[in-house]
Amino acid sequence: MREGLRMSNPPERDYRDTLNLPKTDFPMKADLPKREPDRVAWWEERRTYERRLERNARNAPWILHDGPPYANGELHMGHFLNMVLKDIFVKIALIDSRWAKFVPGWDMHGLPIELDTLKHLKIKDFHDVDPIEFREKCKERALHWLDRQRSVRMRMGNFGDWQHPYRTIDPEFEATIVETLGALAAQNQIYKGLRSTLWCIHDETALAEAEIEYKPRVSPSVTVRFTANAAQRAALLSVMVAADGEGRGPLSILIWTTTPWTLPANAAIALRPDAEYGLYAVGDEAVIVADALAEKALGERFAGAHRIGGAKGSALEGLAVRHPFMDRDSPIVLADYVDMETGTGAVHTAPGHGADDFETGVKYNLPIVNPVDSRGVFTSDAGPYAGMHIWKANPKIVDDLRASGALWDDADFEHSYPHCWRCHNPVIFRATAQWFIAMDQNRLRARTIENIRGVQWTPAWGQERIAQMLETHPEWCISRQRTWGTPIPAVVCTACGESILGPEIARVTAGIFRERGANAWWVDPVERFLPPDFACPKCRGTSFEKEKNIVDIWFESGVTHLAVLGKNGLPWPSDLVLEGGDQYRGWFRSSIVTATAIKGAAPYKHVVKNGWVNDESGRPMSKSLGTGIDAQEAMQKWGADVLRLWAASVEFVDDVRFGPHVIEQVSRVYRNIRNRLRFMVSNIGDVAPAELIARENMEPFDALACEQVDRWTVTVLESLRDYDLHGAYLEIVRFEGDDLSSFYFDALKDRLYSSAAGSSRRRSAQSALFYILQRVLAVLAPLLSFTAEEAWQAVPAELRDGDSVFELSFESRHPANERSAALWQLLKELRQQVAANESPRDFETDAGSVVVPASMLNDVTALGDGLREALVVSAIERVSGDGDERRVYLQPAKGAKCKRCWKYLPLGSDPQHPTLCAPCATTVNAL
RNA sequence: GGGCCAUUAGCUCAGUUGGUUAGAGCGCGUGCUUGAUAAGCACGAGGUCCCUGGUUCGAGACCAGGAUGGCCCA
Repeated sequence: MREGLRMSNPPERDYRDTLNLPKTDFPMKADLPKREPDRVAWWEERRTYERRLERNARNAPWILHDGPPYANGELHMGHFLNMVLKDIFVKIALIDSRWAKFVPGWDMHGLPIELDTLKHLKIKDFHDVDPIEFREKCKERALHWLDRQRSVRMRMGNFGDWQHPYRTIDPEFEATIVETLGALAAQNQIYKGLRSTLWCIHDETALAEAEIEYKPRVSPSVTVRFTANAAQRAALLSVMVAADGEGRGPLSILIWTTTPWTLPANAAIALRPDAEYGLYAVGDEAVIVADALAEKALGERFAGAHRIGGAKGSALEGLAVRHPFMDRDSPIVLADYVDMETGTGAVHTAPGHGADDFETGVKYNLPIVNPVDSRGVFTSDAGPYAGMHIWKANPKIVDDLRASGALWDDADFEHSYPHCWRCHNPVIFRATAQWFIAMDQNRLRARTIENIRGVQWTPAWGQERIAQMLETHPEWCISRQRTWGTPIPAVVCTACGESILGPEIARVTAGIFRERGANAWWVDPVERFLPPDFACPKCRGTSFEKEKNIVDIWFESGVTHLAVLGKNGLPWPSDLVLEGGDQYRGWFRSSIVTATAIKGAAPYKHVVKNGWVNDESGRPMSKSLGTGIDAQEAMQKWGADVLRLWAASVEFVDDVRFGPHVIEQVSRVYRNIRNRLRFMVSNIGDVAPAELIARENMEPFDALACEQVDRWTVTVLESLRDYDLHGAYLEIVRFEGDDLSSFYFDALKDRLYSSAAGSSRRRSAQSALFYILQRVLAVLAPLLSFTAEEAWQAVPAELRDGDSVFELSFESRHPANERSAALWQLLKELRQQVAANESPRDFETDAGSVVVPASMLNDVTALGDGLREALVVSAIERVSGDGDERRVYLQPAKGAKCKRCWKYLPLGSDPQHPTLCAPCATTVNAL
């Protein structure tokens, strides 16, 4: 039957091959992990970045100064986010025609690399290695990680001077460090002093606060009697009890500590001046504790206790009790930091073993007892415990206290305790001689805070945050007792023992380092580092020894702005720095302190902080939990561009989440963007440059679309220049979806496909598409660098102005006008009304009407056929109406569907093509 | 324990100075298209705006307290 039917009605001609359907090599499937590495090489070969820099060289520089990542270990997603954001902002400036030279850098010295190297070499103790040999090994190790990280950073698609990064181990850099120390010394800004410092007894070095991590630890918690002798007892009673308290047995102050090993160093008991202390009779003894804590501190025995007297802490100042096992008194002192939350309200004070304690010790002129050596072993100052390791002494001390009757109570106590960030062992406070930056000398702290006010901070609260850091933090300890670093060029007078760190020695040393690197400090005799005729300023001695301290790596990274900026065309200060929030206490701080001291100004104009990368449930990513993801791994799996889009899809200033589900979502957005690029590219493949139509000669609808892109570019650029990447992302997704894909592109298909290939109507559409493509690619290139370049390369070479997408610029030679925006908006609304009609198929709309405000009627009329196109209908019957509204009546779908263009029109005007409308017949006949 | 930050739809996020029925993209559902086709278009269903109080004619927004999570510090 069907066969017979077909015989009698010959098959209708299929006109598909007479249409101009999209054509391109730009694949729908991205295959990013496979394709991207080739593109990295392609950019390198063509020197794409360098060439654009050269082109921009006449314009003002815009410099993002790289905070150096640490050359140790693989880069994780936190690094990825930070580094890609940097790259995006550099590229925005680049396409904005600024001289945006990016010099990447690495932090190469420091304890973590030492430890990694020791592990690598299977060496237990760094004392066993020759320093020069060891330093060579550390250098190899650091360079290994630098190479590795550099290749990953390049794989991200990041632009920069990868062949000439700055490195803190470069002789020039080491010289800068030493020169800076000299300059600070010249200002009297550095001193050597005894300080209670965080000390790692495993690594045998002082640690910066930034090198500490807090972890839970179980410590012995003891409450100890410090008992008064007869005279002391009488004095205490006279203050605390109105009536005579004779005959009531021994009287003690109870102190509480979680570090029994610091008891040999006890020098005082601190009370809070404004707190009320009670004298409690318990059995046949009396004890003093803060009233607020009495119940907690006395425990079970509180029930049977009677309060027989009391006094404010301030009233007890200057009185004393006996140390429980050392042969000395422990005087009562006052301190505001004594809290009423834990313990007894009477704080065991050991100035050699705590920062607060140290301050109190200085204030009351207490002996700074430090009976612990660098390895954590008690010295002879520790009385009965000399020679014991502190952790072993802990239980012994508790046992002894129990035996002597001084122990009131003991228990295990879990608390958060500082640990060394690298070896993960618990650290201690230990008073040692260290070099410090004097924060209050020359008003350095105050001037730094003033400079902070002049910097722009994103988010804004960052300013308060860093100011707080500076206000509340103690002096900056810059010396470390390790090997892998830049030496502090200090010498010790062998005659009088004076430590000397002067500008002259620093100058000589810097000269030597600049030529031969810092190894010279270990190789050369001390005389080489001294200026001629140098004598000890204190005793005029002429014999010296080199000190063995190296400088804190936070100091090294704190002078990157001096080592890198202000030379090679790079201005000082930088326009932008961008790091994670941990750098408020790290690099943001160290940089502005050195800059204030040396230059008197902030080293950056704008500081942007990026958030932490957590996993999909909002928990920190952790290698040990298996939730940590390497940047390299992620790029192999999803491709750099999808991850770059992720960076824009989240609010990077806040903490962000990362994981497979989040990426799956971003991938879909990526595919949308990619397909829209593909649509444009695939429809302009047959245009010759001479056929491009200028804006003023375009179809009005096309010109109108171009104007929207111009306006959109301005909006997006505002966001981008504000570093509001996420805002730009939203704007990109919205515009591409709302204005381009579902409206303009959809409306344009009829003209692109069915009008004659070389007709001016079609060339107009193509010219608009090409213009839009360039504008969109200019905005996308910083973000989706790989995809933007790929799309640009799929455009016929004759059309392209430059070789690379990075030769495009943000243009604004067509200023936007609001009237055009209103017209565009109206068209979109009308289109929506049509699409919402009962018969939603393209061109098929039944008789109906849409409403045009009278005020817009002229604009709409001026569009000519553009109105019909925008509504995607077959024809528009007439325009009429009155008052404020005019109705545009749509053609009833009474014609037949043209076999070629699908519009509903009268068919068969050309007998040769009975199934075609008149325009299509003409077009086909002309082929 | 202290300081700071975050909390709006399943997910990622918008929500100007307090002002109608709280929005978008992705996902989901339904339909269309099969000439952007491992695409495109239309429509739709999803919300105790973390909780509790308070200020106000009116609170997602402002204030206080709390919860959860994060960063930094002790």
